[in-house]
Amino acid sequence: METAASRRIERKTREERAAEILTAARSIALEDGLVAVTQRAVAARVGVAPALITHYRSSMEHLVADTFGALVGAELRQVQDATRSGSARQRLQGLVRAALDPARDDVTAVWVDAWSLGRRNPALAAAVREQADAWRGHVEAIVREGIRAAEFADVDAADVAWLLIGLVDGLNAQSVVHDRHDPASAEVVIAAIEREVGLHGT
Amino acid sequence: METAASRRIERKTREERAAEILTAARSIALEDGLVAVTQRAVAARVGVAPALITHYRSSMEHLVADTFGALVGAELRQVQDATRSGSARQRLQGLVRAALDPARDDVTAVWVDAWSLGRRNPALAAAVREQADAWRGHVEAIVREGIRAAEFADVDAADVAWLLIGLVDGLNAQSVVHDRHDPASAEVVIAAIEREVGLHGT
DNA sequence: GACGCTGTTGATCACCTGGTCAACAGGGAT
DNA sequence: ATCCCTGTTGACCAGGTGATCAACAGCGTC
Repeated sequence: METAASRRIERKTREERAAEILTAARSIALEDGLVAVTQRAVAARVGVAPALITHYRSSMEHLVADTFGALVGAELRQVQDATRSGSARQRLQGLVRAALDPARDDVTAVWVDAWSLGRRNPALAAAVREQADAWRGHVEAIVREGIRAAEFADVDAADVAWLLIGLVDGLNAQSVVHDRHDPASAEVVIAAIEREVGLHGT
Repeated sequence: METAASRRIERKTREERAAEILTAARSIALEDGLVAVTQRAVAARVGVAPALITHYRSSMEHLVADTFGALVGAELRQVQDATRSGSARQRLQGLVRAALDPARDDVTAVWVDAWSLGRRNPALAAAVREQADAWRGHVEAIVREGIRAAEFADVDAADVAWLLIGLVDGLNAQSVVHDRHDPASAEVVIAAIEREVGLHGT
């Protein structure tokens, strides 16, 4: 007696459900921030009882951390793909423009929430460290290549990467609350970084 | 029949209590972040019934915003005092060192929480904008003076200020979770900013 | 010394959070 | 067709959040 309206309980494999939960958590995080990734919110989006979420991930702390890692990891891979070709200078420019793109606001909000929540969620803090390092490593690799190709001056790649990441994070953080989104801002950052790697002699 | 142990209710003037509440809120924010500034937490620290907090500020949203404003405003004034004398270059150096000082971690945590909470608390968001602008204005004034005194090159003071604030905020945010606190980091930032204002050829 | 203004309280509400656990039920294996 | 493994549920719990309101009680005023 299964009418179309009757709620049929779909029973899925462990892997399917786990993936479904993570996907729901990700979209919630993008829409309302990492703070909104709550047991009940995720359950509601999946269309499932709240208890099931706990059953799969045992701890919300970890689900939040996993959500952050998946989200930011995917973002980094995407930026890496977009800045794969061209000179080191071009790749750096592309990276800065992508990182400061207002379209990325949702991910920025996730970062900001992660910094805040990370102080009370060790698993999340670890994920933040991991992703920050990955980003920094990517920038550092580009700078290093620019130096190797004699495109940049012989600067400290680690320092430049660290400056660039700090700059992008700081400016994005401001934009969450402030929205100063004029497109010129990316160019100002690019000019500063290029000065940093020895392009534009003063 | 008032023994020393009996809890005598101290009745204070409206101004006294208001100040007391704000002070308690500030110290809680410094210790456990802006997220911990809760009706009950503040009431407990003041030694008063939770309802009294609401009675004074009507809305927690505003108390949190006021706490942020008071805290960060005081910090700025303190930094302003510390960087009042000397050449523009020296003042900029002092500002960066003060801003990146690990001893300031507690205030950094407050900033990070404010960015996160600000998305759901309009009053706080306004306070964040206000304080960010004040900081930026201070840096801009120093840069402008350096330009006027022909100490710096004729750069765009607003752009430099914006870069510096972004840099400091971003690096501090990282440090909340990451703690990369090596003292050399401030020097790297200083070098970059000095390059930005036309000191250090190349 | 009694009065009354106003600072203060306790009880209570509605709502949210994460987590636990016995019991239910889909659907593949037999 | 039946069994039973296991995904799934509902009913809870303890704890936290902001907010409201009638009632209480200092303490200055008269």
